[in-house]
Amino acid sequence: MPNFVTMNEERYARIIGNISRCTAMPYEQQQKFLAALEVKQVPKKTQLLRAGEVCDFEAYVNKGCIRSYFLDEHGHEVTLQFATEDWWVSDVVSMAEGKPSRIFIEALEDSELLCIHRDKKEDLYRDVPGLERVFRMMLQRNLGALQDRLFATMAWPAEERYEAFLKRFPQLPNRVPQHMIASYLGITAEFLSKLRARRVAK
Amino acid sequence: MPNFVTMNEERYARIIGNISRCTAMPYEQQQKFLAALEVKQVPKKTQLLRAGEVCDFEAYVNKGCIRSYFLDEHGHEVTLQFATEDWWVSDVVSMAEGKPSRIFIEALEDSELLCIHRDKKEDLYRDVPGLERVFRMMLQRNLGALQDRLFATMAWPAEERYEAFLKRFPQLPNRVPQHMIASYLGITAEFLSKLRARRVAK
DNA sequence: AACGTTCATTGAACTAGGACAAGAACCTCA
DNA sequence: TGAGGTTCTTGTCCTAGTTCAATGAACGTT
Repeated sequence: MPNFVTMNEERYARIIGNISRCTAMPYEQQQKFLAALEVKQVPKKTQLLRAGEVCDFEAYVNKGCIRSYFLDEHGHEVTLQFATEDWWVSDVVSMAEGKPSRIFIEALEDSELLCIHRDKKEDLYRDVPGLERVFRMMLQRNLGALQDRLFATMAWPAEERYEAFLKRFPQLPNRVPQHMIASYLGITAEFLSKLRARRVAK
Repeated sequence: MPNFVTMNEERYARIIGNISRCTAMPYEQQQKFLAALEVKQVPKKTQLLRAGEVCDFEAYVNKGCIRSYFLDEHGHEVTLQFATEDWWVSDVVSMAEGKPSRIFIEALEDSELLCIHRDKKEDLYRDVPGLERVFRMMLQRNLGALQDRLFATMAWPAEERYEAFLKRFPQLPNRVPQHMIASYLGITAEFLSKLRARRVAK
């Protein structure tokens, strides 16, 4: 399978690898795709999206760590996703349908993103026919992961969810604060702390 | 927008309406799509998919009611979806990647389904270019709904989840047993019964 | 060096929801 | 008609996880 990259090799190598797993793409289509991306350097704590706004981007994380989360009526955070290198982050529904989003997206570290903007997305689908398939497959994987998570949330006790989280994302606890992991697991920061104490005791 | 249907009008009218919301489709493509569908009549209690099997269909519900669910380690059911008229049901990940499924799919009523089979799906994507878009949009909506549900499950108490369920699917309680609704809400059948008693008291 | 801020831990009191058991009200099918 | 499976309810006891403090550690910032 051919895998040409130009336009600053090291910056685009990762994302080309990422989309090539879905479909082979001729050179000039690849270039059109890369040309549509905006490289964005964002410092830690940047808010990329706030609830109520329409999401106007899909961002591929080249470097750094991004988090998306909801806010419940008591102001408590529910973390939806941690996106590190090679992940995509966005509110796809808001982006696709132009509806106001319910989620927040923020940088947990200084990050480098490759962004597709809302107003270029339809043109891209037209000019790069393979892209429709790429995004369909991304959505499929996403859906599967979310289904597994819903199932775990409903059927497993907190401790097993935490074990599974550590196994699947062993490096994340070094990069993100613990109370955010708690909010990803659907428990309070205090209770996660107690869980951990119990684990060490055993 | 043209909206031609042949091949037995009343049977295919609904599904054409369903996919036409995503993309306009020339007549001969529409016919290719309809020709690929298998009409399937299934009696109540038919198991369409069991965990461990690879899902080989995507089914559009023309009439009836289908349920998909997981089984946890204690043998308790967790309902993922109720699909009534005009909904799609499948395990898209298993279907797309050929992996064994973790979900069960069964008919709750005598139902009429329009099925796309796994071995015809790739051909369809090639012969009916608009279809990639249709399924991408279906996945998007699906993902949005699942996100909302995960959020509700994590952030709302059972009673509010039940209220929201009744508001969104007012007709379902007449069609499906209550303990399945409980397993959709992530609570026990007993507790749902107590919730209802409490509601009536007020 | 000193400051506010964010983070993690621990404990005590509390509650939403589960497990179990028993009975009542049903369908359904012979 | 009756028998046996579902389905729904109600009560009692129990536990996983929350809430609300209070305390310290770690950190950025000036």
